[in-house]
Amino acid sequence: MLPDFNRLKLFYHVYARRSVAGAARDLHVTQSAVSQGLAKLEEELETPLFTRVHKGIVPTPAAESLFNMVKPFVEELESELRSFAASKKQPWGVLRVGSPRMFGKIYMLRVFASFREKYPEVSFVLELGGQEKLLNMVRAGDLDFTFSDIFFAEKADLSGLRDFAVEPVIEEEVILACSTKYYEERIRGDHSLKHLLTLDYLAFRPDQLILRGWFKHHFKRQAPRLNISLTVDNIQAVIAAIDEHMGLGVIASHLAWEQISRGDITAVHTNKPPISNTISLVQLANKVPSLTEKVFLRHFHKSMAAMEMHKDFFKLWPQP
DNA sequence: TCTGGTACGCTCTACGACAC
DNA sequence: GTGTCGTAGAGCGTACCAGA
Repeated sequence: MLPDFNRLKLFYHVYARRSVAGAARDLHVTQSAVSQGLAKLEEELETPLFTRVHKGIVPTPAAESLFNMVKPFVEELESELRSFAASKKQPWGVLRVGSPRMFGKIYMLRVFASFREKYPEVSFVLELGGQEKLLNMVRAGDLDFTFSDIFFAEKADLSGLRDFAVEPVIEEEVILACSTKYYEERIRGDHSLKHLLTLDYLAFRPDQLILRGWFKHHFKRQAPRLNISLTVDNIQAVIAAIDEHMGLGVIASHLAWEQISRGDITAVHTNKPPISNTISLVQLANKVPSLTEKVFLRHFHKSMAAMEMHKDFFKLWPQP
């Protein structure tokens, strides 16, 4: 069985100081307490650790062996505990963050990089994935928080969000878009439902939830069967397929801001305002955020606000 | 929840050994 | 003789646990 840790700590100081009295001073206890504790450790280990000589103690080979075992552990523990104290004064440690794939690739890496320029003691673990996976990881304590794309939230089962504090961060504009070439050849300004239903579509996932949501929002009705030219499982592939003139896809406009700005991609508008989608910060409801988390989230808001080229494509929620 | 027994760790004190 | 270092034992406070 493992000896009492307090006695191992006591032994560590006695060995390091080669003195019972010295260890007692280090540990702020009486010399007698150290002497007795040492004797009990020797009794537990059934091995003498020191030879008592006049005005001192001499470690036995067993003591040297034990010290070599205990030393790295004690020193690492002391170092980690000092880091705990330091983390209360400035950001430090590993921050584990979840994010939707595209959002993470485009924005989070930039935010991480600029944060590390200011706080090199902080490193990151970035988990990219879908809402359900990321929320489960937050719930299990595997992520400190996640950014969650609660797309068409009214369709999703939100009962699982009870355990979380959800704070809107970004409002993004969701558009139906195609390449300008496809638009000029196939659409030519005819945005009627009848005409749109004759075109080719790029589905994000087989359930076509986002595409159907777009039709429901703009035409107040479910779209009948769409002509799906491609089904993929990520928005990046939808944008790539748009670039290849394969048809129309529903995307967040800021994710294709370069192509839209250059005129390579064109949005299909109706007389209804565009759909807006909220990306939220999600963390456990009762969690007390660390200093590192607080400073990072302030930095995140500042960094996002500073991304000038994206400002026409999403709205940043005010920081609470 | 309260109470009493037990174990443990601590301080206090006494004491031995020995160098200066 | 004094100071320093160590051990031993008594007594006290506290934590823990079982039982009422």
